[in-house]
Amino acid sequence: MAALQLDKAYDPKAVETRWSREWLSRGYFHASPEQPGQPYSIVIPPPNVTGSLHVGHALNHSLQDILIRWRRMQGRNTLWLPGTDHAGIATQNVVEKQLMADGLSRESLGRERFVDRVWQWKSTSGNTIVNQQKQLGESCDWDRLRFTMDEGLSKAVLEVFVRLYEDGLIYRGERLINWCPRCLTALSDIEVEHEDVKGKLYYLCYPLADDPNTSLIVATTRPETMLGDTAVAVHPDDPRYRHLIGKKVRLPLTTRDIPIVGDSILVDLEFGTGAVKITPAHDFNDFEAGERHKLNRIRILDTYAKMRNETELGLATKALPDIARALAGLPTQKTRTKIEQLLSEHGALKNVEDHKMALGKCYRCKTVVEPYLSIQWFVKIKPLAEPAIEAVEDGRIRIIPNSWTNNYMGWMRDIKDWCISRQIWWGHQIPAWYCEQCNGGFLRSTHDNRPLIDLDVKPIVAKSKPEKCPQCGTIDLTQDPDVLDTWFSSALWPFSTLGWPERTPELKTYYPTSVLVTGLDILFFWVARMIMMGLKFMGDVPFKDVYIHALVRDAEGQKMSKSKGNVIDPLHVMNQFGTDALRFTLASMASPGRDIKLAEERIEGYRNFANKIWNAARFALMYLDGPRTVLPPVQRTLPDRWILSRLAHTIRTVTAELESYRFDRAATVLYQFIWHEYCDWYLELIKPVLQTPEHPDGGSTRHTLVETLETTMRLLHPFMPFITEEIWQTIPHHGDSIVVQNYPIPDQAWPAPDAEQHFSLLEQTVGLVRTGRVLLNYPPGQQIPFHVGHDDLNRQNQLHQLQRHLAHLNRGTAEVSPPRDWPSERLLRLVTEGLSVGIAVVEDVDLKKAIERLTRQIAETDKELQRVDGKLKNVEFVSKAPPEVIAEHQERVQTLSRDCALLAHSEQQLRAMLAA
RNA sequence: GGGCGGAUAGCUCAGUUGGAAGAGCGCUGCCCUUACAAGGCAGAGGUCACAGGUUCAAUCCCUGUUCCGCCUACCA
Repeated sequence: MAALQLDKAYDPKAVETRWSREWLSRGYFHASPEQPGQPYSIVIPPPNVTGSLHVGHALNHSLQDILIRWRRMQGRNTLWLPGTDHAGIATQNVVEKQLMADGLSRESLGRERFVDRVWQWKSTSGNTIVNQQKQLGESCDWDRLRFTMDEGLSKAVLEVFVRLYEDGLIYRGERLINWCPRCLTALSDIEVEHEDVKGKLYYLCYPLADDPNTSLIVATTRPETMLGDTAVAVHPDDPRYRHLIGKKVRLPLTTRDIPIVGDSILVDLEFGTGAVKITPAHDFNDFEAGERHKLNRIRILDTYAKMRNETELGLATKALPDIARALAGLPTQKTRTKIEQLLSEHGALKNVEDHKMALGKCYRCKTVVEPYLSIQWFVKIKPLAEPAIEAVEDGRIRIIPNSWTNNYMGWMRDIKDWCISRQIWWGHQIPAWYCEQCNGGFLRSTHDNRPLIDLDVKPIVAKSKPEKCPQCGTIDLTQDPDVLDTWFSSALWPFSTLGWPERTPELKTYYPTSVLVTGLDILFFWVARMIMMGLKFMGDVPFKDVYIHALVRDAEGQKMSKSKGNVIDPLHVMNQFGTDALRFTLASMASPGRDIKLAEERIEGYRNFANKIWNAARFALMYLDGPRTVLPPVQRTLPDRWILSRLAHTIRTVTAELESYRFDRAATVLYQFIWHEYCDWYLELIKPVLQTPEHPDGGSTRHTLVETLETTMRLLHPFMPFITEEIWQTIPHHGDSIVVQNYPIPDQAWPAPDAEQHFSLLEQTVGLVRTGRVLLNYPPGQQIPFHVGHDDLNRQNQLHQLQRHLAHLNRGTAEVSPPRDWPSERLLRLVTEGLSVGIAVVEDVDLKKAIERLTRQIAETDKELQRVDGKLKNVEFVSKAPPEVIAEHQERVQTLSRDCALLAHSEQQLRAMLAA
């Protein structure tokens, strides 16, 4: 028997392993430009090559897979292009940690060997995430797996760099940049995370040079940088200080006098004392103020953000000898404490207050970043940003949900030049060379021996190393030691992965891609830059839609992190509850604009859903022996017509929701349909037919059963690929795999409003009888006689037609007759909206519950009646509300009052019985 | 400081041409009824954050307030 083919409970593991292998071996996911169908393409946001799948990936990838599987079934020429990112700083940090465990360092290895070591690590751990993705059922074209440091992609990077340089959009400059003193590299502005912290505001006394008894009080949050001060600013309109502009103050702890300048940009009259110290080498605002007033920049910190050595410090700042000695080599926090003490001893510390401030931290290692003066490479971004703004403005790119468009616009309009050089080793080395010969030799950095190349040294920018210096002809050229920001290569991802700069058929077919699915956190890092680069180098947007999904948090709404120990491991839950359950959970929770608080119970709930589906299929298989005959829908039974109508509705809704990226609503609709319509009602309704041998409706019912189940499996497949494939293969079907079947479209003959209306009467009636059964404490298995009737003659007739279904679903015998003809004795009557049911009351039944229920319902009905009637008595309402609303209210009053009367009558009878 | 989002059942969340408040989980009661106890049936549980306004009518539109998130920012 067919039924024996399926176990009683669904066991996902075996099924998933089998199908994920099978799909791959059959090449269903392989894309080719020659394939028919309108192209539909997605490039995956490349995860870190050495990473492993976390629940954020699971969400991101599940949504993309739903879209891809759906479009594939719709007959589109689909490509889902997978890949991984070299993740410069992050990966380098990981490998450095490994080295440290072995007592090594990257410096001790040297650049070449270190980079080899990273490649080695990539080759051992690089497949982890890819294998996990396959386990999740991701239908990527794995033959096209790309890596940002592949030969082809690296070629694209060089091409882009050189062209941007030639267009004057890449330049080298000396600027204050964000520096991570732990990673020892520059960061771009957005690689700095801001965190609010409780800091202190220090009030320092700077005595006037020509009048030491008078002091200017400056307020600062960073007293430890005071040795680097080169001026004090006041507001030019400030009557308190106006007269001091042009004079000098003696910088405490030093022998240096610094000028008082007037600066209306830097100084806020309201804040602090209205006087600000200016430290151009260690603060972004001060840097700009320094430019305005042509001030010196005195660097007091080294690359580790420690105070420089005694000699340097003394020379640069003219600090008193014992001061320089006391501070040399101290890290920031210790410097602050120490300098607070020293200032205090010198009578230069006026006051300290608590103060809330924002602290910048490295997004990779959370170390406090320092503004740091250095020579870096930058992308001049405005000329690239403008077309990228237009593309969103004029709708060539749609951001979904739309609410993020403003964020994007705001950021793009206010964008600053992008610092793209990183002082690390893992990444695309900058294709710029310098002639040491022409420039009189380069100094080398102490910690990693990198050449220090002054700003006036002219770089030779080319895709490959120039054979010789065009000036002096030497072949001994030095390549810029820096590598490019990881996000530089990511920015090219939508076209570099398709073969650019070659003009490949893939580019022609699949670019622009259809949609980019990503989290909000990389909107600026990645999405904005892809748009800029796509427009610049492809002359077209990289994608038409950007769908931004939520962040996955834990059940308490906390961000998941290893240190908090609240991480939900997708592989663990896939193992525990099944991959389909996880995928469905994530889809169902992907509401726009709200973060996902993921709890395991939720996943368990959808595991149960999978089991429900499994058992529905078992049920179907159990009763499928026998002929199946195809009748036009109108000739089929009420349950068949009803379920087809509901199925048509579900197909329409799911498709529409997917079109608008409402995965949550699509999932809910599927869940409701399958569980509460298909299983709860349809399968129950057809049991009598299936269980009666030679039933006249048997053939058609069996056909409808298969037809609806098979269609439902296809409809659900993008969400739950494994279980649907397994079931689909087991039930009658045509074709090799559900993966390549057509996505359902509703048959025009399916919608049947009359059947739906008929059914809702059935549902209402069954509900009422069941309520009565519970009120009278009749066990579910006990057969009971009951009456049903309706005020409305039409409905009364429909009840007649429903008699068999009513009897079956209520486990009893149904007598359909007008309520007034029913016996008045020993009968519990329940009434709602004109529908009455009556259930015989046997001798020893406790009537209290039933009476309570009636009393309560009467009260509720009466309250509602008063409310609606009140509205109708309101002259304004009657004169101003639309007629159909008024008619509805009037009808409702009638129904409610009739119900009320009948209920009251029933209550009376029961009370009489109780008394007797 | 600016901007955005949220506040609906015990919990997590849906809910648009304004016109009788929904789901899942949890809870209560009765049932191992031959697809499924990972289940069935029935139920309890909401002045839709607060205060105003518009309207015949507001969870929904407008204004303000409070609380919570996020993004962003140079207030030392």
